[in-house]
Amino acid sequence: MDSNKSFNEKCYSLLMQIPRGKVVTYADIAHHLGGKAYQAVGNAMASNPTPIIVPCHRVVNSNGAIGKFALGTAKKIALLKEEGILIDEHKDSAKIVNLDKQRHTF
DNA sequence: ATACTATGGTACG
DNA sequence: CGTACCATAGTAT
Repeated sequence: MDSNKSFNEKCYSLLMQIPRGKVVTYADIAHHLGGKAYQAVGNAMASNPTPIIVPCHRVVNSNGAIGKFALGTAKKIALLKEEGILIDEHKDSAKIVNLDKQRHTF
C-alpha cells in the first residue's frame, strides 16, 4: 500500500519529538498512530536501526514499569535518571515515579 | 500463514 | 500491591 512509512518509521518520528526529561508510554505512541498497536511500537524499537538517535529509552510502560532496552534495561534506567526522570528503584525492579506528571504530550 | 513480541487490562490473593 | 492469564496489533520469516 502506499504505506509511505511503515508503522515502525512513524514510531521513530514520534520518539524524536520527545524532549529530555519526559517519557511516553507505548499506548500513548500507539494511540497517536491511530490504534492499539502497543506491541508494534515496542517491536519497532527492537528493529530500531539507530537506538541513540531515537530516544527509545524515554518510552516506558503505562503501568510505570521501565520495560526493556536494546542496550540493557539497567542502561535505560540510568539514562532516565540522568535526564531528571524520577525512578522508584526496588530490589531488582524499577518503575517511573509520577508517570502521569512526566508523561509527554504530543 | 505462523510465531514472537520492549504491552495493556482485568482478575485473584 | 504483586502475580497470572488473556486479548490485541504489527513485523519478520
